[in-house]
Amino acid sequence: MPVTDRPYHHGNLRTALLAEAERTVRERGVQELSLRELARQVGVSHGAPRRHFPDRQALLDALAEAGFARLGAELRIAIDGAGEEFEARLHATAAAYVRFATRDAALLELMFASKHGKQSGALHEAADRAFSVMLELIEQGQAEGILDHGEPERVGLVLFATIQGIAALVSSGMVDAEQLDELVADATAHFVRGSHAAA
Amino acid sequence: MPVTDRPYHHGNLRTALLAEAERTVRERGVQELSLRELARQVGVSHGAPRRHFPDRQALLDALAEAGFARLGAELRIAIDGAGEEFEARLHATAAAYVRFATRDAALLELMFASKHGKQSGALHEAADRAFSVMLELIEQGQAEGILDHGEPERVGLVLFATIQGIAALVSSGMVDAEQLDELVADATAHFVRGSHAAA
DNA sequence: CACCATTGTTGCCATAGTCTACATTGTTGC
DNA sequence: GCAACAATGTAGACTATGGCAACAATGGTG
Repeated sequence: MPVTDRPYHHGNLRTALLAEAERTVRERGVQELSLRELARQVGVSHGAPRRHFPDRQALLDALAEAGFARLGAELRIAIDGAGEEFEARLHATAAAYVRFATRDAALLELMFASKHGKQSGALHEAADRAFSVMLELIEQGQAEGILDHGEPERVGLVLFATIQGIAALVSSGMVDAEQLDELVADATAHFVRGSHAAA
Repeated sequence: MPVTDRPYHHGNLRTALLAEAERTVRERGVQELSLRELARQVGVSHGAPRRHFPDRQALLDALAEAGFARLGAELRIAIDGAGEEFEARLHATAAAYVRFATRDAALLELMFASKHGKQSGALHEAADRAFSVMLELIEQGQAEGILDHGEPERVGLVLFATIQGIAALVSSGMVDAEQLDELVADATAHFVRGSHAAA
């Protein structure tokens, strides 16, 4: 037998594939992601990934799900490290989101792709968990009387849309990275002003 | 010679390819767009498109450029048909943008893709022309004292980000089409409130 | 220890994108 | 007119990919 240091069974191929795939997506985009090249990089044959991901889309779905988990974790860290004050928390959360979006633009695009047909159950749950951070934030703002009352989901959508839009503008190159912080500050301030219990 | 009703030269292959490509993108997404299938649908050999688009990305760039032109035209029509009042114009423009975004989600994604390396000159010009509608809108709002003064670009970015974010939310399926109108109305109202010359 | 599910491997096929050589048509200068 | 040349289309080759099926190795379980 050839002197392969690798055993027949990889041990945790699925995890290795996801890690390598995430790296490739970040560095070269989704289009460049190839199942076969992935297999080569990890050191298995081209058919091996099929045991863990029936087809390419299944891998992309798994990547998106993992992306939501990481996004949620980063948002949680940001909000927890921003003290108790609402506006500081709001700004920290928005900044963390945009940071994720610029660092992993291709991954975010994947997460928002509408291609997730079928068993998107797990994916939706992951997304909901990630966005629960924002919902709690909205509820805090309402409790403190800084934000208008109403369904948190409805208020949150406008906020979320704005942040997501900023991320899109930056990662598409329509806005320079230098204007980023300024834009985030503008948008959050704008949001608070527009939400302040009017009337 | 075989009885081909088509002459050797197509006449306007480039236009035909773009039209068919746009249809395919709308109906089946960017991933499904194949140069060879496109050639078959139009009735030319698989090598013919190469004369007009050096590679696949060139076709996508051209699609994006055409998309900006059409988006600009639709925004212009919307704003011109909304009377003179600022808020009506604002709402009409936002609605038109979101309508475009939902009808041609894949095309919009293409337009915002960061892949447009190199000669993106023509593309950027097309984008600027499309967004000039929004800039004029901002300027009107400022002239009428409804919006805060300041660089129109800066104010406009927040508005544009919000609208773009709404479009992303809807076309990703995170927001139902039914909530769409409500969300657009919320967002535009929110924007005006937040921009109203504070202090 | 025999049986079976899991996980990898290898080979095959259809299709895609890209490149090169060649064919046809349109145009332009003489 | 027409000869040279540019523009446009065709045909074939090459490589790579995704997906499938048959087979091999491993690990767990009765």
